[in-house]
Amino acid sequence: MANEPWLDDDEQKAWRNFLLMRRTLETHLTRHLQREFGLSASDFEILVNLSESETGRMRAYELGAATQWEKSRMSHHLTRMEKRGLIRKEACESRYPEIVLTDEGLAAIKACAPIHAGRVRELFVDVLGKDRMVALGEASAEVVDAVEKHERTSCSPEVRGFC
Amino acid sequence: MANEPWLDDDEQKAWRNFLLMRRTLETHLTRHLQREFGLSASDFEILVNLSESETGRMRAYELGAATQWEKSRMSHHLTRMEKRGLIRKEACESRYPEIVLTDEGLAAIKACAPIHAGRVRELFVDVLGKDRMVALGEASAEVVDAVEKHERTSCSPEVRGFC
DNA sequence: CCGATGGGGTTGACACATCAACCTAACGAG
DNA sequence: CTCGTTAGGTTGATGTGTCAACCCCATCGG
Repeated sequence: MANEPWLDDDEQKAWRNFLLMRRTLETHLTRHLQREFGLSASDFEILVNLSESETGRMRAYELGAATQWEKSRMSHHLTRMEKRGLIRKEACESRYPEIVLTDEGLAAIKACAPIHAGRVRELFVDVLGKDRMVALGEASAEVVDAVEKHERTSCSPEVRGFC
Repeated sequence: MANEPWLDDDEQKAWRNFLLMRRTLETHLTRHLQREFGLSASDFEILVNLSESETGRMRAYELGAATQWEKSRMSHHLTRMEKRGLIRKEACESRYPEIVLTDEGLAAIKACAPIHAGRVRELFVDVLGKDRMVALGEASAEVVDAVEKHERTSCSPEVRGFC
């Protein structure tokens, strides 16, 4: 019906393969995480960040910086995770609560992380091989830079309505 | 706290760059689509598929095959899109309704697709350059194959509970 | 001292995705 | 014919993400 070639054939093909790949891969990984360990991808991301910190405790905004989530998403998700016993919000001297990893949360991440990492190695690292993997990492960084530059220039301040 | 190196440094770096890239890129693209045209990424995907068909009408399961969505997601989303006038479900001789692109839906996709494609070109195609883009497309296909093979072997039939 | 500003965080409403359960018609084997 | 099975589709409950509005306190210019 709409027969304009919005991208040319090579571009189409690469772009759509990329989209399909990331969806296939992420669907696969998160489904396993969910079924085997009852953790969503979001849960996993928070637990990874907390478990990699020295003390297992971080402020919400640190987690926000690490994950790039919006603060409201963070707030919602942390309250859900607290309800499930994976983390705890703990008051401390500085006005804002600290997010601390509970024993249960630590056990969960320790149980699932090696298995998850194994899948990433099998389906991503090993399939690409070292060279292509490194190249993809660098290319990814360039794309991120381009997006960030584009965001700063084309829609710098408060853009509402359209850009 | 948890100090096992689940992936080695190079692997970590490449994998996390990749995750960051795909999130940054997709967040950027979908946010613009939403703000400028009131379309979600899901809306866009359906509209693209319909508009690329000869007649602008497809069965739900064809859309499912094209998008890889679960059927319930498809059903929910199509009813929402119908409510907004982007598509219409039309009874036909074969037991199942056809999904048809409305004039409004066609206008929406024609308006936003070139702009969206321009952003993809600017932030993905041009940043990578032809060679790396083609290579990424091929690598993506390999990853998809690996995941599909893995799905067939390691959790073949109806796997519930765990795998 | 006061009011404006801004950062960190919460909340509510809504859009969306996923899962399980269900409905219906078309089969295919007995 | 009939009874299971399967494919296409719908539904409802629940978990999740996003937006806009708000709260609180710290800070800073006047």
